Amino acid sequence: MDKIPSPSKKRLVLLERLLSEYKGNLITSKKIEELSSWSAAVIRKDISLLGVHCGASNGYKVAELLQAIRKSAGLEKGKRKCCIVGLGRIGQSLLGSTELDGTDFELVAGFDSNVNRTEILHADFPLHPTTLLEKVVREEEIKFAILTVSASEAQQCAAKLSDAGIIGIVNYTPCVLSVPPSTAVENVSLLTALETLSAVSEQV
Amino acid sequence: MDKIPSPSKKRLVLLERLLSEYKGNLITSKKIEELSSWSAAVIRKDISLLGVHCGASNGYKVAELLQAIRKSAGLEKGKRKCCIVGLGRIGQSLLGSTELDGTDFELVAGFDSNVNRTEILHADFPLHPTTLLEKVVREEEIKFAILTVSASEAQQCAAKLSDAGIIGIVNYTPCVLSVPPSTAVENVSLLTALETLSAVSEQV
DNA sequence: ATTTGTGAACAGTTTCACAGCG
DNA sequence: CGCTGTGAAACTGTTCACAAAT
Repeated sequence: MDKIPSPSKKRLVLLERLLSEYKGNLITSKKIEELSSWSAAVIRKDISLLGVHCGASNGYKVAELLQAIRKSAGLEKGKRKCCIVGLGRIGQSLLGSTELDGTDFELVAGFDSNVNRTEILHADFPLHPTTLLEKVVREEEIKFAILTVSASEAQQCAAKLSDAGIIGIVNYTPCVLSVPPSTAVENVSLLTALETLSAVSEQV
Repeated sequence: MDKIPSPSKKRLVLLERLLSEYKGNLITSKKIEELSSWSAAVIRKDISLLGVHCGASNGYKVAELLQAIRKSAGLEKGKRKCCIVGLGRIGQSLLGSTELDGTDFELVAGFDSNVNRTEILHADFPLHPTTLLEKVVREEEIKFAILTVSASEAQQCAAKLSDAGIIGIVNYTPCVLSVPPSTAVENVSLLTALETLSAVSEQV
């Protein structure tokens, strides 16, 4: 609960997803091993770090385990506000996405430096010119940003976002972002992902 | 070159991107620290693992460094074939994407279990029903897959892909995939990314 | 003088092995 | 008796500090 290592946190978040789709009241670490690519040992250790004791000789109680992970991951604190920065091809496709429906994350604003776009496009939340980014993020206390601008604007936007109090950036650009430690970045660009796969699977 | 730890490999791949946009013949580890979020020490260590000596008292020779990383990451081995599995909203948006233009990755096939889609949609490469997945992947020796199917099909497709010889999956679904160690997975789903950010930035 | 390159110390993670519990 | 839960061991990765290089 207090000081869980970051690799464990990441796995626990994925475990939450896995469990939320699992049909059954009980699950063993062995069964989780089968459904994921983690070892039973790592799973037991991760769960033990939560500090709850929801396991027994027949496995973990799924409901209690889910509850514990959600609490530890800071889900369950109500909706978490997100914004989209950059309304090009990828950004537009996210405007209409239902991927966050029913989750703890909520899109509350979109930004683009091209005022045409912010005026023409429509979404369930307001679209602003990028000049208002810092103001809106601060006022609305938005904590997460989805960065879908062009490579040339990426670093500059990332800096603005950190300054405005954003704690997490989902980076759809293939750029390496330089941000202070108070801001976390997840790189999800297709090209970055493919290159990473290529590098780690090189069996030289 | 031989046995580079995987975190170093991932950073080197990102460094390659950073350097390829850098204007200048020389760059110091201090400068890279500024442009990224890594320490100068970690950067020097990563580079030293490449086994080349392209640095001097005034910094690294950018061109030589780029060359060395590309070689080590297995880029430079000619085009790497990729396929898209799932032609729903995300898959379709990738069909028209220019993100891989000019890179070492090349889309050579698309798959969907809905034959309507494979017939109606158009791309610069052939679209097949998912029943042909294993056959086409094997024959064309496709090594990377972009998984954009629905959550309910994800695990089943991932298993087929591993069987067919795929070594890397870019996973756009929020599912945890169970694959053998011969297949690497990069999770790039928006929801997974946001949950990960939420978990790691919890300052409990 | 400044920066690389690197062994060695340190820190963080994973694995192991088994005591304890239902 | 099988499975969790967990210290301790083994391993992996990062930081440090300084010798070598130009």
